[in-house]
Amino acid sequence: MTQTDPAPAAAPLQDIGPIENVPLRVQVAGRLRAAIVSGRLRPGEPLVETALAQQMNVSRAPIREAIQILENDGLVETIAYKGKRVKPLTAREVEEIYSLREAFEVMAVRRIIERGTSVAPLRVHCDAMLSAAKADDLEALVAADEAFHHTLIQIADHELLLASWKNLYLRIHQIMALRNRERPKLQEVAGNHPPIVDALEAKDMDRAVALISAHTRNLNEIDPETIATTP
Amino acid sequence: MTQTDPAPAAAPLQDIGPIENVPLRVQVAGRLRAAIVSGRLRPGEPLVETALAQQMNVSRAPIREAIQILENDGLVETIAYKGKRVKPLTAREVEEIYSLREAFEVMAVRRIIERGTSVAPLRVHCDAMLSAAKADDLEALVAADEAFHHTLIQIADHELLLASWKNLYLRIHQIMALRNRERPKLQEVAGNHPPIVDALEAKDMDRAVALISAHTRNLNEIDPETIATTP
DNA sequence: AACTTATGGATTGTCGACAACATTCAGATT
DNA sequence: AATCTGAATGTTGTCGACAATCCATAAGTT
Repeated sequence: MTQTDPAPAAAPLQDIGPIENVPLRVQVAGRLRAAIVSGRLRPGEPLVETALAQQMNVSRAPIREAIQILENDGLVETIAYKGKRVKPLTAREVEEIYSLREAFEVMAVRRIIERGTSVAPLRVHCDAMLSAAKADDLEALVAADEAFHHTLIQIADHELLLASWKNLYLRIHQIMALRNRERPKLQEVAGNHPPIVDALEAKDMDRAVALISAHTRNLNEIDPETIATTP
Repeated sequence: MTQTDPAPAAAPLQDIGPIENVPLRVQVAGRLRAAIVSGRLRPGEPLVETALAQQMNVSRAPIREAIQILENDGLVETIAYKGKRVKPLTAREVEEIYSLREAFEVMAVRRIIERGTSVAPLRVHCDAMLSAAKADDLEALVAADEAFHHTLIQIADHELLLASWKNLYLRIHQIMALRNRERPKLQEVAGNHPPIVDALEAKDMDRAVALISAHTRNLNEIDPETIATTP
């Protein structure tokens, strides 16, 4: 037990934090989840346990458990003795996902106003979106947009709501990655958000709810038709 | 394809239905879930895989997968290398569960009115509740109440909402089983529901939303303090 | 030719055993 | 007496192998 082995991570000596022992199933689930929500694993694609086990050089057990995690995320479905596959996305499902998201964000808005929560954290992301729009940086805008909505849910101070929203947003990620989108008008998207914060600050419940509803509903309208699957 | 005149659906031999091959994990999960939501397995109670495997005479694999299912239901939590246990219920969590349920039911009400869905199925359960109240049958009243709300979500025609509501209602079952409730006034509980149906039929959005909110909120108020856990 | 019956391949379902890890408690050392 | 060291225990994590099931294809029979 000598300490002489060369540092495998990178650190010379400082920042010696706790080494994390992440179970394989979590690593596997993370990789698969990333592949699915990024669209690299398309809906309908079969997930074969043995093949994945060989590919990742682990046994089938962690793969099975990882797939089960994704199943609970709603990203994968199992057909007994047939196989598991990335859950196909129907137009109806997309609509349901966005409409539930709308309900979540409305609920957050109501709580924020009712409880008098400070909305200062939202301003930061508004600014980030505006400058991203100015720089014509779509990626940065999308990131700031997600951060905005994530923060909105967070300051509503409702853990269950936050967990549900995060889970739902996984599939929204997937949908966004799969749809062949026309590049949106960045200025417009960015400009949508400050009025929401204004209404929140003014504690104008009706206006805030109307704005957030319209905003999330807009997103869905861009995206009418079914997303292609590979069965 | 002309032979075999009699419809195979209307089988002459009754009782001979498809034999279902339910995976062990599902059976195990069902049993454990029933034990948890009925309060027989109290919050904080550890779930040891090997012990359960012996008790149910199966190997650890299905037990593991079953517990993972319950984890996704939000009924069980894992502490790494320590064990898994029935998730303790805090007062905050109870409140969050009921408030999310309120949001779900409000969303259902909105959809039902917006889409002009027939609310006739709800009347049946209203009647069942009223007669259960007359007969002073608490159990029947609770069952009819759940059927009412279940139907409310169902006719909203939103599969994702229905699935989320069902999942949430599991924990509501657990909460109801655990709290030492004073026997509610049956007549009052039963009487709360017909006005909701009336408002739905009249397409009076504000009244319907107000009534369903008040109703679900009432339930939570009965139940203020933390539920005892067994750590 | 049409229909029924084997057979093979692929995939998930289940099992028992071993390894890794953290906690606890006994024992030795200062 | 207090503190560190080390083994013992209990739990989850991981593995490889076998069984059960379904599907498609081919063979055999009428």
